[in-house]
Amino acid sequence: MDAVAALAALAQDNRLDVFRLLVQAGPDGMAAGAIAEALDLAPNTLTFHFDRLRMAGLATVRREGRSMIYAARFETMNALVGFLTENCCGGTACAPAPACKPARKRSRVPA
Amino acid sequence: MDAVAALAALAQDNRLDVFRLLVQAGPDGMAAGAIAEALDLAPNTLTFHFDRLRMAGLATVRREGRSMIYAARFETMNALVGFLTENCCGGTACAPAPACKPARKRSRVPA
DNA sequence: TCGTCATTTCAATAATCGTTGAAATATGGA
DNA sequence: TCCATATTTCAACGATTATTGAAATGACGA
Repeated sequence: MDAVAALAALAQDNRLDVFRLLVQAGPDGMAAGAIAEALDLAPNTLTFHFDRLRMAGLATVRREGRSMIYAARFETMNALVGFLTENCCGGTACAPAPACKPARKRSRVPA
Repeated sequence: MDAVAALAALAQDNRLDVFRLLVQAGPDGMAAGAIAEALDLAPNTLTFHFDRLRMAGLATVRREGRSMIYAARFETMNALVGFLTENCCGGTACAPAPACKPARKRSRVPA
């Protein structure tokens, strides 16, 4: 993982919003059009931001009919948080890195 | 804390290196000149990067004699990691955010 | 006061960024 | 096949970025 690339990908308002939406959408992802509508962004602008997220390893695409479905890559985000956690504590993690998983529909919430 | 500003501040090779060095240096900080030498960066370039880190709340300065001593602001880094942890897990933290503290000279390491 | 060390300020530059509008491409349905 | 939908590609633009060199500022010691 390239930490600087991942940080740069998230260091922009619209792109951070897009990624947050993707995280909320979970592993099934979300159609480009739906994201464009949710965030009120022009589709071509969105393509530009998707490219950045993908190049940083933070998102994937697949085609589904006419739609392009984008999904968050949680493992990359996980690695990024791990990197930052290690580097914010002087080279030694101050706590085990939290495991970031796709939001699951939890029927049972662990205490 | 402005997450985008903090992300942008760290999303650059030299600046990330500077911040990592500051984290290693701990709360006492490090003189600008020492950082310039350690990372082989021009002093004026460094001033530019320090400004970014400071504006993002990731560093502080104080004068000590002729030297300017820069230090990492751990609380901001902490908040950033917290923000990312929450946002990488679909709005709910998947684990308590790790407390990132200045590297301490630990005489006793907790089990 | 003078010189030197440590750092900042300023102006200039090339490179990258985010957005726009227009045109192209791909898919599915009538 | 023709049309509409969904998204991408492309060229252009102003804005921001990181770096450089030269000059300025501030602090200390002789």
